[in-house]
Amino acid sequence: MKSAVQRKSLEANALPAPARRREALRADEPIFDLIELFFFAYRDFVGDADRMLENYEFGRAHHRVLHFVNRRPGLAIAALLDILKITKQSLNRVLKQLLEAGFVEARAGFSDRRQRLLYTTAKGAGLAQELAHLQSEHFVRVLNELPASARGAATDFLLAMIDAAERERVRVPLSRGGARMTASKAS
Amino acid sequence: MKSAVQRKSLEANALPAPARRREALRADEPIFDLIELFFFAYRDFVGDADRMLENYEFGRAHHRVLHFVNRRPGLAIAALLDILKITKQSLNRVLKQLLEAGFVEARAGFSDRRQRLLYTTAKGAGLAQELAHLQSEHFVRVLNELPASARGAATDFLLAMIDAAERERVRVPLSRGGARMTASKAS
DNA sequence: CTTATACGTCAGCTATATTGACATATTTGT
DNA sequence: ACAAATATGTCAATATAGCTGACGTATAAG
Repeated sequence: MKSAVQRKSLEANALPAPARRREALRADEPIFDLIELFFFAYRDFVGDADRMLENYEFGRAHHRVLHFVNRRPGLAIAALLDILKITKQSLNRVLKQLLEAGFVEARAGFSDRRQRLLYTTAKGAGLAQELAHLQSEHFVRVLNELPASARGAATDFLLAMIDAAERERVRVPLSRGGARMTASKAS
Repeated sequence: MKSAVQRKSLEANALPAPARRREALRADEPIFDLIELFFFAYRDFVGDADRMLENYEFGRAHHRVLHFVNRRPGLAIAALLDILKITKQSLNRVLKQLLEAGFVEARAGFSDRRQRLLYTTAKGAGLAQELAHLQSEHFVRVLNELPASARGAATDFLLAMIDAAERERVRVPLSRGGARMTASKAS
């Protein structure tokens, strides 16, 4: 079924191995397959969550906020803006809704009380978890139909696709990450 | 650098090989790394083109239309809608602008004159090419910092991420695909 | 000759983002 | 103590990209 397409790509890949040193790839001819696959893959990937979010009257923007707040408890507004790369006015609309609906809560920073550190509530964490689970299932389905090396390869590929300057920030400040955000400016 | 993330994923992946039959991966714990990497990677990938499009006063929507029309000369409206998964009203706004600005042109179908078959003009093809080249350079940069197998792996991964029902359609009707209506000129 | 199809268009609505200006609380530097 | 910088909130206007619904027109097909 899908093997046709897959086979094609695999063949294309199996080019004269030695010819590929460091000048392996030139951009003389556009890499249309990857361009289009990336578009379709992303669209279908976010589609899953989009459909679930409709039940809560939330959109993709809410999802992103909820996700990152959940992953980085104690995240400050400025840090969130920096991750999302949107303006505070844009953020405020969706954040306000999440706060009012009780999915996220804000506490004043301890060392700097101007800050509003964000945390998911139990309810918010639940939804974030549901969404992450849904998207994880998508990945699991995908990875299970690919060789075992696929996960590492996908991780490496996606990481390399991220602007070099951003890759640092991507490495999630797990657990107590956000709290020390106070010093974010300092570093 | 990236090894932290990478190592983690590779280890997780290196589970008792035999245990990975069909139950290889469970979704008990969300695959946060891939979820976030995919988000950031897509954002940075489309960012390149977005910046170039500003010079033409076009947005991402114009890009998509231009791209697919360029790739599938002779594409009919209905087929384009099916690819983009938007409504005709949404399409019409951007398509009209592309037509008026002379980047795309429409000719009546020969066998069915109700259809408007879309083609890029020389100007449109030029811009499409520029954009594709820009995005290809992104991929080339990425693939050149990864092992040779990365391209095949990325292709397979992205293809698998696409909804199964869609994968067929994705296999680009290259060259004479839907456009073998080359006769369009003739008749 | 009626119905179905391919497409265009008007009108109004929503979600997500933008810029610019201004307000308020708090921290910091002198 | 005070001025300036900072973190955040908010009001207003605007743009883009999508949506639904309703209706019109040309062409194809039964």
